[in-house]
Amino acid sequence: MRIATFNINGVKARIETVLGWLEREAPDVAVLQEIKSVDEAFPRAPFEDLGYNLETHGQKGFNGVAILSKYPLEDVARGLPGDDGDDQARWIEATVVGKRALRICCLYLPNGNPAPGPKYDYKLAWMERLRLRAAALIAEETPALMLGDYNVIPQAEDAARPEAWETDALYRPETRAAFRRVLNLGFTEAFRARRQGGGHYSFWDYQAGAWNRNDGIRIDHALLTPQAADLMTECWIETDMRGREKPSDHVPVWVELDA
DNA sequence: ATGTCGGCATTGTGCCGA
Repeated sequence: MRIATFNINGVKARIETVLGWLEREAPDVAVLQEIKSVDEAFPRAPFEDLGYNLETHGQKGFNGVAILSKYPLEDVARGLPGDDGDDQARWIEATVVGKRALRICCLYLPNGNPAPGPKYDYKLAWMERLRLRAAALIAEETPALMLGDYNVIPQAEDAARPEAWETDALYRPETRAAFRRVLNLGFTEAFRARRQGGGHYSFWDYQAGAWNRNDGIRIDHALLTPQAADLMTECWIETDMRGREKPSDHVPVWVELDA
């Protein structure tokens, strides 16, 4: 089972890029962020024509998440629990039933800039709600994965120029501590379980020639419960997607499981 | 180097979010 997370930066703007990627790479499961579409306007047909079941949780203009799966999707839940007043579409989860059942959570964690300020407060509050949902997943003692755009640079080695991010909401000490509080519940950060050291990025800004200068950051992550980590055989970043035609500013991150 | 995009409100372009 190969699962990919990909912040596509708009399904309407990226439709050909994403469909070409799905056709070429054929992930069993793909979780998408920033679909920037309401559910009724999501172009379902071309995805279904490629053999994908599809569950979306969108809103107008911004945010929005989706799960695509070649296997049936069961017990779909939309929205991160813990704040009934939060109407931002940043969380969807479902069970994928292949050789065995996997709980798949797709998340688009708030950016939080400028920090400090109300947007940063929202980010930290969202991360505390994430911790509570994550603790419940750990308690279930079953294979579960939380994949997505975390908008968190975990360590200095995850940025080409860490000094440039020191006051940014993606790298502030409080952000990294909140990310560690989730990890420390017992999750495996899939990429770091397979690869050490710097120079591995998942996002390059459209501005200032960031891609050409390899001025990237690693902010798209997959966190696995112990039972999911037991099944993991590989994790990698599909870097070359950033150099293709009409790229997103993010690239896919892949997890392979013996499941 | 505040250097790029996508989407919205809106019909030409400025604003927001990233």
